[in-house]
Amino acid sequence: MARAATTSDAFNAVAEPRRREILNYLAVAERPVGDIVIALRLEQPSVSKHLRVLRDVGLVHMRRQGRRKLYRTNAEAIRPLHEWTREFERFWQHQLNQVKERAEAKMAEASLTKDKEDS
Amino acid sequence: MARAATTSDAFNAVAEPRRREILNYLAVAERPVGDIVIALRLEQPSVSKHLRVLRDVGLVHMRRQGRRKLYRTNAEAIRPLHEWTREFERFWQHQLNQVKERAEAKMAEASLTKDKEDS
DNA sequence: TTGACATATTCCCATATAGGAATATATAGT
DNA sequence: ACTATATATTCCTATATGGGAATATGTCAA
Repeated sequence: MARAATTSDAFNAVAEPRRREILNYLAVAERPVGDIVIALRLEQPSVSKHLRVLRDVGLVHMRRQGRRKLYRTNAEAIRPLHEWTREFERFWQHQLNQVKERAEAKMAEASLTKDKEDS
Repeated sequence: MARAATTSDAFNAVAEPRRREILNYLAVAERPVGDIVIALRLEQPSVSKHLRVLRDVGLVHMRRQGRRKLYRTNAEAIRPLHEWTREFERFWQHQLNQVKERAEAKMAEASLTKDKEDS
């Protein structure tokens, strides 16, 4: 089996750095494709293809305006990723505490050693 | 160009559902490979290969214990994903407010219409 | 209709899988 | 040394890219 399609879910879709840039750019306001091309310095077909992937997983919405198409990020679709990563928050806080405690223990030990030397 | 390697960064590594399951499993406590095989019902070579990817991007740590290898999730490496998704939090809250406001406006309108009908 | 503009799709290719099967490596115990 | 256990790697294959170039589609304007 090959790797899952980029359109299989949001996790696969955002694995591509350019798509993350596009999502960042389109989060603030809706923009036509041409603006993305200019702002991110990508080829137009490349942008269209990335937008297609993002649309397929619901990460962006689109509406027509004359001959342009206005895209915007659908932040709601990023929420599942946020929730999944959030599960690990308490663990990295715990890890940081351990690092801190080990550092403090080391300081205390060094201090004791120094006291011995001094005496 | 093909898709970026799964080992290129954490985003690509966690795009694979099985690897996310492994990270969830190894977040609580360190475990030998065999435990993962049993708990997640995967083939042993498959688990080893996924662990290799996760190690390459620093998402798991490993230490030897006799003939076993104990793996654990390095939550700290998931933090960048959390931070990136967090950027969108205010947007989806904003979107939810808009949905709510539209719903409320509709309710108010329906109420007015009903008043007209009643009169 | 014709032309210009905006966006999407198709074709081609090099690359990277993920899974299955088989095999290799490493370590403990006798 | 030999065996059993635990884990990693290699080989194979079908599949899915992402970029570039060329082309197609859709829409406005005169």
